[in-house]
Amino acid sequence: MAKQRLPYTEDQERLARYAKALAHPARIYILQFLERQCACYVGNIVDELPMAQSSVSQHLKELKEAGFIQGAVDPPRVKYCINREQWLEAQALFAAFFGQGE
Amino acid sequence: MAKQRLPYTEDQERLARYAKALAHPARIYILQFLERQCACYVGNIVDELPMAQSSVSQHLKELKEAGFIQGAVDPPRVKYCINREQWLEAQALFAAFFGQGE
DNA sequence: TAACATCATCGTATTATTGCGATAAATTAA
DNA sequence: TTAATTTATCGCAATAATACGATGATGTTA
Repeated sequence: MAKQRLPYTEDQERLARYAKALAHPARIYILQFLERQCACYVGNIVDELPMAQSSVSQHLKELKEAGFIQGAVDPPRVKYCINREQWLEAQALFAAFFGQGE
Repeated sequence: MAKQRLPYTEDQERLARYAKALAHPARIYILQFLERQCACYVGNIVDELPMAQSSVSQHLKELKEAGFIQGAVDPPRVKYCINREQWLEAQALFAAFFGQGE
């Protein structure tokens, strides 16, 4: 039996990680917003979402840790934008995943 | 301010829902396995994964509830396969999402 | 300096996820 | 009928996710 196999492949782990970052509509919204705006401040995002500033900050942190976005301090504000390199990697992983069947 | 806006669009909700179903490497594995095998029994999947039968059953339940797979009783076993229609919908949602930037 | 603006982090509460063993349900085989 | 096989569900424990208000950190403006 294969029970003592190494758990999962690197790609499976990474895909699951990206998927988890996308597993909340607020984070989907933020990423789509950043796609349109190219870059924007935290306050702009807070104004758009139906939740507290601290909650938005938490979602931004998760997107950053997943690699989807990156922040740059622009005192007294923080400007966020898509991390294009990681975005493309995620895109490729999802495309490969969904491309298997067809 | 836009704080009293309807939370999220239908597509954002659905994409987040699909993403959540993909947010665990075991579920990625199961879907890829089903893609290769076309259809198989629960026991075949249990043999492949490093977790208890009850845990695998739980993951199958989540994939089924998300719409990715469907089961058919074939006594005394249950045969699972990809739900092609929903798979294609998820594929389209992810493609549209990642296609926005490029 | 003092007040303000912006954002991150802390502490907390609630709920969801993950995994397990045990058990139930359903069917088949002896 | 009894035993065996297969899968789902239950109950539990541990951990993670979600959201909030309060506070902290940092830099700006008055």
